Amino acid sequence: MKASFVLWSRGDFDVERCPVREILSHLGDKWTTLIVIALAEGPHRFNELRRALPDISNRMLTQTLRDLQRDGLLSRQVFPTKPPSVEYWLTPLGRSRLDPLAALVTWAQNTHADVKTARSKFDRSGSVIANVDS
Amino acid sequence: MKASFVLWSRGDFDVERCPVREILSHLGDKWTTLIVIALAEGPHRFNELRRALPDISNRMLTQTLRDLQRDGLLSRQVFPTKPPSVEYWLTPLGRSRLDPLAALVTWAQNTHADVKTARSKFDRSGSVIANVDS
DNA sequence: CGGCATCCCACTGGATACTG
DNA sequence: CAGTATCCAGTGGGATGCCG
Repeated sequence: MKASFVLWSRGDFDVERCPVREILSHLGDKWTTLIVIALAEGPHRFNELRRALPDISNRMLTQTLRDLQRDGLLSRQVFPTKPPSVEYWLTPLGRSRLDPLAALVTWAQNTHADVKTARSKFDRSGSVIANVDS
Repeated sequence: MKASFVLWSRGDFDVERCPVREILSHLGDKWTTLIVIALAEGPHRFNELRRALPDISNRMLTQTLRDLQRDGLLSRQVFPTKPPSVEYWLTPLGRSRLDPLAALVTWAQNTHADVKTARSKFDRSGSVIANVDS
């Protein structure tokens, strides 16, 4: 199968408003995707997410959640209990991102071994750049 | 359909050697994915790629290409002509990444409008943070 | 508990100039 | 043509502390 990509380099192209770059920059956000996946199983509260992502900072969790909400991928609801609690969950739009994401994750897991092999082979053969004593 | 993700937060987990984070960090590389897509149609030479990606810097193209080669996603061959020419093309492994990628790109294009709508709605309603004069 | 504000450092990656 | 080397700015994002 040959997936045809009509992106840039196909005549008309504006670097800025390119949906593909848009999405790629978000995927590269380091946290965006992980949060979406974390919410795949169901709604979660702020601190639940924080525990799910052991090494995320407070700042980044807040910010990424707001960005995702802004893009309509997740919803947020505040329960005025004491102390207050807030729930986040994926919207239909957000859930629709799970499938392509799952494909990618699956690919990553399937090919992980191959990549590791290729990598060590590459390192052993060519680049003897390291190990130069001073 | 419920794509089950067994990633972190599932008992055993080492933040570092997590294949998913691996791949995500590469996707976020800003150039990696674009280069892979650019090579989808077939082999390309260094400067051809540079023209295909209008705003990539010399440095980044070189570096990203080497990383991709290192991971076994693409091959490189030098033709000792004068002046020399070098060709890059996807390996089977590299081509195998195209399918999940295509799914994601398709998703991005399909939902782009929705996201834009959600975004402007979000901006209009809540955050009246801007427009504060001094 | 669920944030927001501030500070600050590390790294990403762009520009430029030089080589085989 | 196909890179490499160096320099440097911008910013992503961590740590910390405060507030409703």
